[in-house]
Amino acid sequence: MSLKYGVLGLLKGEPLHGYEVKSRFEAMLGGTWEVNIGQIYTTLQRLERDGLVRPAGPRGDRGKLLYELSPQGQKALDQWLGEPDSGPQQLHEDIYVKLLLATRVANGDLQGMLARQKRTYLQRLRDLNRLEERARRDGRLDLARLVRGALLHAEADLKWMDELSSERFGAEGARTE
Amino acid sequence: MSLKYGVLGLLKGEPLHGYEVKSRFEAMLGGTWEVNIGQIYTTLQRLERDGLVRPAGPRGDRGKLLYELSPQGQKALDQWLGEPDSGPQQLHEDIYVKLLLATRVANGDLQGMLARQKRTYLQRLRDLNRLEERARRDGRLDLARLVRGALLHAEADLKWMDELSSERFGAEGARTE
DNA sequence: CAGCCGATACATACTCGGCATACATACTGA
DNA sequence: TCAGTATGTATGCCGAGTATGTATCGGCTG
Repeated sequence: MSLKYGVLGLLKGEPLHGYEVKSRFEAMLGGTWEVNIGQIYTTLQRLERDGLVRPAGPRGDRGKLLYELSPQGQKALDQWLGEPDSGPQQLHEDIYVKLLLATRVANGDLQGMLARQKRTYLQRLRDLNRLEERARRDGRLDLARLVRGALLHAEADLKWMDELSSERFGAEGARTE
Repeated sequence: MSLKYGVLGLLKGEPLHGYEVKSRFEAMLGGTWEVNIGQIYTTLQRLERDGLVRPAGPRGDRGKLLYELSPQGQKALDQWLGEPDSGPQQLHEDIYVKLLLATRVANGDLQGMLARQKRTYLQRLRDLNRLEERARRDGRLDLARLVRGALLHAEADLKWMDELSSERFGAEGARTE
C-alpha cells in the first residue's frame, strides 16, 4: 500500500538513493515484503514533484541520486504518523464478495468452500508462527509485534469460519430483487 | 478490490447492462460499498476483451448494452468461487509500516498513537454493531454474516492494541543498520 | 395543458496512483 | 569471462476517481 510514507520515514535522518531505500525498506519488514524496484523510483519522483523530498546534491557515483526529506515532507510524515490508521474499512474485500456470491450462486458447496478457507487460514497461522519465532530469534522484537497482529487476524478469520460452518444455511436474505 | 468477479457473479443467471450491475452490486452489499460507475464500465470492457462476457444482442433502448456471461466467464467464475481466498497476505498494510516507523522515529508518542488507534477501532466496532443490527432487521442474514467477520477483525485489532500498550517499549530490535 | 426543472438512468472519456515486467548498464567477485 | 548485484529508466495494466454528456420521467407552476 503506502510505500509513500515508508519512503518518507526511511529518508528521515539520512538521505538515501532509490536502491538503498528498497533494501532498507525490505530489511525493516524483515523480508516479508519484497518491494518492486520500479515502484520505488516512481514513488520518489512523485514525492519530489509534490515537494516532499528533494535531491541532496548532484548525481554521484554511477548515476546515484540521493534524496532527502524537505521540511514539508517532514511535516507530512509527522502528520501521517499522528493520525490513526483507518484500515481497509468496511466490507471491501474479496472474501466478502466471494461469500455473498457463494451463498446465492453455488449454494451447494458452501460447506466445502468454508472448509477450504479454514485450511488456508490454518496454513497462515503456521507460517506466521514460524515467522514470529524467527523474528524473536533475530532479536527483531518490533517485527514480532507486527506478526502478532497478523496472527490475531488469522485467528479471527478462523473463528469466523467456524461460526459460519456451524450455521445451517438457507437462501434466507440472499434475495435482492 | 475484485469487482471483476462480483460483476461475473451478478451476470450469472441474467444479462445486465452496466448501470444495473452497479445498482445490483451495491444492493448486494447492503449499501456498504458505493461503486464508482466508471469502474463498472471499464471492468465490463476488460471482461469483454478477455472473452469472459459478451454483449447479449444489439444496443437497446437508449444505448443500453446488455452483457451476458460467456462459457469461459462461467468457468472463470466457478474456479474463483472454488479456490480459497488468499486475503491480503503478509504484512503489506499501512498500520504495520506506521507502527514500525513510530517505534523508530517517534518513539516519544507511541503510547499516544496506540490510544488513538484504539479509539478508532472502538468506533468501528460501534459502527459495525449498528450495521449488523440493521442487516438483521432487514432480513439480510447474508449481510449480517459478513459484518460478523468484520466485527471479529475489529476485535482482534483492539486486542492487539491492548497487548502492545501493555508492553514496555524500548528501541530493542528496531535497528537495521 | 404547456413548459420547465430537477432527479435519475445510462454511458463515455480522462486522469492519477499502485504495481509489475522488462530492459539497460556498470561494477564486483569467483 | 561469467554470474550476480547495484542502480536506474521505460512501459503498460489495473483500480479508482472526476468530469461530462444525453435521454427520460415525475413533478410543479403559470
